[in-house]
Amino acid sequence: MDDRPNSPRGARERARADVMNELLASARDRLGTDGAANLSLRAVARDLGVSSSAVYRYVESRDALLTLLIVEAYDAAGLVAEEAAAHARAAGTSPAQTWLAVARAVRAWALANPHSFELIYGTPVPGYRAPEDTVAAAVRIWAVIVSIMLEGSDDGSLTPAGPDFDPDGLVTAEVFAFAGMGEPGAVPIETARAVVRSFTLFTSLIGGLTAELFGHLHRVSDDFPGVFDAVIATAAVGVGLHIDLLG
Amino acid sequence: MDDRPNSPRGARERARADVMNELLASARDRLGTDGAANLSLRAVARDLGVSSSAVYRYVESRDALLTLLIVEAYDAAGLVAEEAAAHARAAGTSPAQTWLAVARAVRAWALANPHSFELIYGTPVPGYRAPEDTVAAAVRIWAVIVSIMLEGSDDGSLTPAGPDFDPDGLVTAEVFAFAGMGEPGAVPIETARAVVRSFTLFTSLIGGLTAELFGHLHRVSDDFPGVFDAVIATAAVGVGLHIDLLG
DNA sequence: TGTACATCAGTGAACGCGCGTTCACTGATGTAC
DNA sequence: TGTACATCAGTGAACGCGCGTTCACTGATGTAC
Repeated sequence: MDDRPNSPRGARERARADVMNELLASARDRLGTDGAANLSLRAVARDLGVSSSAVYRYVESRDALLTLLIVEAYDAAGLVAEEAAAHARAAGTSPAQTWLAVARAVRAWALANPHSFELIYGTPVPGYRAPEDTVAAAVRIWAVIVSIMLEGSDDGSLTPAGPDFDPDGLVTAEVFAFAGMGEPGAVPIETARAVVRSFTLFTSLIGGLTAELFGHLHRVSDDFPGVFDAVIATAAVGVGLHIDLLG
Repeated sequence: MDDRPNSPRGARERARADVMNELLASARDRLGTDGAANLSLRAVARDLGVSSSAVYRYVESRDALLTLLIVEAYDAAGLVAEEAAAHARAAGTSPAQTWLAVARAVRAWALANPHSFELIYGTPVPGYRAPEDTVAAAVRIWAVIVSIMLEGSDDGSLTPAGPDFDPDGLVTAEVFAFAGMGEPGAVPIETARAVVRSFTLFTSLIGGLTAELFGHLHRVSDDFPGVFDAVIATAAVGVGLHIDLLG
């Protein structure tokens, strides 16, 4: 980036970065009040106390701003998951308890940033097509989940009780490559099943948070943390992770 | 409604109902192209070939139209679930296979009506607050799920392998009343657990469909029906329903 | 069966609003000599 | 250190657009006698 690594950044450069951060912060706030579909550059400009055209110095278009926010959100969720997993592993917990810790951490992030959660896991913004830039960030949380599954597979704590299914063709070769497992044909069938089962963890996490954040548990439960834990732990049984909720 | 039950409906009355249906159909189409957050009365009027003000003869406001569409969508999803359950029971299938049939039916409906699915299970429309009218329709799918759980509980086919959790306070009294089970205190603890476990079924269904429809399995799988079945069946193990995918 | 009146579907203009994006511009900050 | 020039952040007016909702109205359809 900078040819002169030891030189202090120019004041202009720093100011630019500051404004960019304020802009993203305003945009994040706007997401909250107006929703992603109604994110407006003019509203962001007003919040910054700046003319609407000034925003174009920082951002190419409304869609480009959306992309920035989406990448930011994926990265934040992914980071939270990675940190929770690292922390749990450092404490020597089982893969099952590590997964509970990850799920709880992502939930805490989603509750603190509901509109970032919506942006990435809610209804796609109509007319917006996510560019490739978002993939690397979106994939982080998958990596955490798969690593927990493979860890359980390795240490023998993963004891799925079924159902039996044929994993052939359910997962793309791209995923096996991403997980560093080589060609799909060369992967043991139980490992392939473990990868498919990881979808259930992802699904119960997204489904549980969607249900809570989008109001589907309204009138059904008042103890959201308790229900969340029960849902995550119950779904995890199916993949062979036995979470202890009472211990 | 009509004081003269045997009289033919007036032509005006029929015409009105026809236009109302066209209006709702246009609005449903618009959901698809513009998204719920951008649903526009003017666009619907244009599609109908009518002036924008004419729509107000049929619908009080934009939000009222949204409410109609939401109730319609909940009812459609609920009906599909009810019919699938009834059909499976008539054929004498186990609760586990009944649940698979219900989940598949709801998936088929969601794929055929993705924007109705988004409307009810995606990001809530910003600024819109659902009135009480939607509750009765929203509850139908829950009723189906709970009935399957209780059926499995009764016929002994429900064999949850854990995790243990304390169901106290996780479910509101309203739900027990709704399920015809009386006061929460009077419900056996295993029944209470079964109700909590039903959340996992709901969650895996919504999460699985969200993942598929909102593109989170893009690049991860090409065989969506296969992954869906695996996810539903794997999560169901956790509640004690053993779905046979290979039979 | 015919007529007078009430009902109601639909029109078109208007209100005040917000949007994304472009463009020629001003004036401050940085850079090269 | 001073000066001339280049860079760039930010302005404000303008473009063409779409929105929800109201209102006074026209004209067709239905109802009562």
